[in-house]
Amino acid sequence: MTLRAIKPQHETRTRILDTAEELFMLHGFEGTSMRTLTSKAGVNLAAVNYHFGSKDALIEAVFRRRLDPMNAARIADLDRLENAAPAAALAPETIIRAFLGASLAMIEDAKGGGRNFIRLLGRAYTEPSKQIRALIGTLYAPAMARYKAAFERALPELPRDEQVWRMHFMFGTLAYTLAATDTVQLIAGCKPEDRYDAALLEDRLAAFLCAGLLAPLPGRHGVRKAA
Amino acid sequence: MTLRAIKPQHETRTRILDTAEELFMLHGFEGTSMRTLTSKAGVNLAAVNYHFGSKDALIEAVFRRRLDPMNAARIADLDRLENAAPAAALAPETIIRAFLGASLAMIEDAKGGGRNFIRLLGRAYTEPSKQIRALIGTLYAPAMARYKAAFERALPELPRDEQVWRMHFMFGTLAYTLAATDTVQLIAGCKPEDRYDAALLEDRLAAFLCAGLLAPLPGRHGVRKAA
DNA sequence: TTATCATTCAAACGTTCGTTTTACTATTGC
DNA sequence: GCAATAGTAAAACGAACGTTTGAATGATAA
Repeated sequence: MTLRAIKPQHETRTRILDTAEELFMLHGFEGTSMRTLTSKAGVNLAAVNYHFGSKDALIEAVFRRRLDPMNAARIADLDRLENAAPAAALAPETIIRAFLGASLAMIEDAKGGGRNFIRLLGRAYTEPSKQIRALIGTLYAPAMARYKAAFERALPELPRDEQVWRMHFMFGTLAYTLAATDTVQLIAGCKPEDRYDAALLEDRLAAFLCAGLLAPLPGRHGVRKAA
Repeated sequence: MTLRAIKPQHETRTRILDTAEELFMLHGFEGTSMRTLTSKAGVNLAAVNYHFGSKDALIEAVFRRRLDPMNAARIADLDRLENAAPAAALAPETIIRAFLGASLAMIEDAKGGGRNFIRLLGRAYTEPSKQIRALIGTLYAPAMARYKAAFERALPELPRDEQVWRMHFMFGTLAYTLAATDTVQLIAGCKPEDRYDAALLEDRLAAFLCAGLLAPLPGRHGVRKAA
C-alpha cells in the first residue's frame, strides 16, 4: 500500500496558507512579514520559501486555493440552471443570485477561514500590485465570460456597453460589501447580527442589484425610459 | 509689507503631497518608500519628516487636503438644494447626483492630480490599516450624516436598516468604480474614451444607483413589493 | 552687519525585510 | 541496513526601510 502520509500530508503547507489568509486580511500583503507569518503558523521561517518558492508565490497560492473552486462552482451553477430550462433565457435575478451565492456561501464559513478569504478577495480587486490584479483577472475570466453571455441572453435589448458598465457596478457593490463589512463603518446603524447572515445579505444584494441592472437607460441629467 | 515668500511658500510641501498622491495610487502606502518619493519629488529625503513629522502624518495630510473641501462642497450642495425648495423633500436622484458630483468632478482633473486622488480614495475604504480607515471614516462622517438625513426625508417609507444597507451598497459601487476604473479589467469591452467622461459616468451611476435605492423590498428568495 | 529663523542637505542610525545557506532529522524504497 | 529523499532548524545574507542628526544655506528683521 502506497498510502503515503496519512496524517501530515502538506500539513505545513496548509497551516501556512491558513495563517497567510488571516494575516493578509488583517494587515495586507506588504504589512505581513514572513517572520510574523511563520511564527504564528508555528513553522520555520524558511518553510514558506521551501514550499512555495517566494512570498509572491504564496500570495498567488492563497488566491488559487479558493478562487479556482469558487469560480468553477459559479460556472457549474449556471450550467445547471441553463440545462434545466434550455431555449429560454434565465431571469436576470436568477443569474445574479447564482453569482452572489458562491461568494456569500463563504462568509458563513467563519471557522474554516472562508469569511477571512472573502474579505481579502474583496480588497484584492483594488490592489496596487499589478501582479495581483492580473492574477485575479485571470482567475475570474472564465466565469466572467460565462456570466456576461448569460446577461446578454437575458437582456437582449440592453446596449452592450451599458451592460458592461452595469456588470462593473454590480461587481463593485459585491466587492465593497464583502471587503468593508465590519471594517469601514461609514454608515453606522446596521444590526451586527445581520451582517453575516448570508441568505439575508443575498436577498438585500439581489434586490438592489437586480433593480440597478434593469434600470431605465440613463439620459443626460435625468433618466429616460428604456425602449 | 509682510507678504512673505511670494514664490515658494510651501512649495516643497506641495511637491511632496502631489508626488505622494501619485505614488500612493500607483504602489500603495507601504509600497512607496520615502526615498523613492522624495527623489521623484526632487526634495531631500529628510523633507517629509521635517514638514509632516512622519510618513503616517503625510498619508493623513494627503487625504485631508482633498477630502475636507470635497465633503464641505457636498454639504454645501445639499444645503443649496434644500434651501431652494424648503418644506419639500428632495428627489432621491437629486441627492444621489449631489453626492456623485463631488467625486466625479475630480476625475476630469487629470493634470491637477484629482483623478489620481479619487482612485487612491476609492482604495482607501478597504485599506488594511486601521488608522487610515478610521481617518477616512472621520473625514466622511459629517457629510455622511447629512446625506443619511436627506435620504430619510426623501424615503420615509423605506425601513431604516434597509436604507443603511442601500447607502452602503451605493457607496461601494462608487468606491469601486472610482478605484478600479482602468485598473482591474474584469469586464472588457467598455469604450476607453467614456471612462473619464464625468457627466456620462454620473448619468450611468445615477441611473443604476437610483433604481437600486428605490428597489422593491427584498423578500426571501424573491422580491416582494414595497408597501 | 549681525543675529535669527526656517529650510535644505548629506550622512548615518538601528531595524526589519525576503531570501539563502548549511547542517540536521526522519521517513521511504530497495 | 543503507542510500535517497523530503522536510525542518538555526543562523546569516545583503538590501531596503523610516527616521534622526548636525552642519550648511539663505532669506529676513533689527
